[in-house]
Amino acid sequence: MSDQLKLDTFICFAVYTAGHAFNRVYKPLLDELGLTYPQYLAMVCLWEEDGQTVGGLGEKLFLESSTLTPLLKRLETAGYIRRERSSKDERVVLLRLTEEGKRLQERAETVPGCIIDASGRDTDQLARLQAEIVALREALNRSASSS
Amino acid sequence: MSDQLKLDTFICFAVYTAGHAFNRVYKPLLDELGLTYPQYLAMVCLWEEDGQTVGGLGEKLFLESSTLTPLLKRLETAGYIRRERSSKDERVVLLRLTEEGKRLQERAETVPGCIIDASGRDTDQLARLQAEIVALREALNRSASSS
DNA sequence: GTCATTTATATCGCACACGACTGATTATCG
DNA sequence: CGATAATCAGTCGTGTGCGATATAAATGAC
Repeated sequence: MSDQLKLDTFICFAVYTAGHAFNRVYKPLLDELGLTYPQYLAMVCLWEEDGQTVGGLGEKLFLESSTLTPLLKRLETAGYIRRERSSKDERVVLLRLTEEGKRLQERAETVPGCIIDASGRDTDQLARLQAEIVALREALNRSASSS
Repeated sequence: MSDQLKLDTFICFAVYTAGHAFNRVYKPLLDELGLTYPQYLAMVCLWEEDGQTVGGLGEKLFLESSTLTPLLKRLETAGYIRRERSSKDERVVLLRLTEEGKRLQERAETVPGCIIDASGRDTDQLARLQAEIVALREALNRSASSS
């Protein structure tokens, strides 16, 4: 072990701390919208497709219902979504944007640009790095599910 | 917006979900050691340098004392470390590995190899990707601290 | 059609993670 | 030297995250 700390060579640690760093950059931007970072991700997902189920959202965000249910209740309390049981299948809860939730999308439009600026990289570099990280994630998920 | 979900192009989301994926791979390995993933990172840091302060550890892990203090108390309860006030500066708490904590390092030696295997990448690829993610983290941290 | 199984969401307990604040100690400056 | 500021760890409140479990509804086997 040289003078370089071993921890600083762990890719998992780089990913872990980069996640925290993203959070710190997002925080002041999302505070304006009254959202936390995971809540923002859920809203982005619903802006893309309204009327999703809890399970469907969980698959896209890689989150369990035990994480999503309280988060979605907070979004409902905040007035951004409604949660209603499906009449076709009473087990299913459908997530619908309120008018206020839809309006929030416009206020959130400037956020991605701020993040790109903060990254200090151009969109090509980011897209390439993003693809590599996704590929790594997929490999890890395959490994975790097979063991 | 094409058929590709916008969320799936966010690099922050890739990092966020890759972090979760790492956690899932680590979980069964760390369960054997009686550690959580953040506890493991703290132990790695202490194996590299015994006798660090809470603040020093926090700088390396990018964590606040409000996160570390409860985590370190759990490591102390588990018998892996001792927490003792410095006699030179009574404000400071020094973290020292117990004999059991030192022995744990040997049992943890197989962990990094398992993670590399699960990533499906060779060490050169990982080192390159790791460096890119660290550079991104540094850019984000600079941006967050300047604003 | 009834019972067992599966599915979808929710609940609970535990462990992060951070911001705001507190208390104790040390450093600094007039 | 003494008031003030800075530093360090800890506490508290809020919000994730997950595993284990619960509950209700739908499905399947017979």
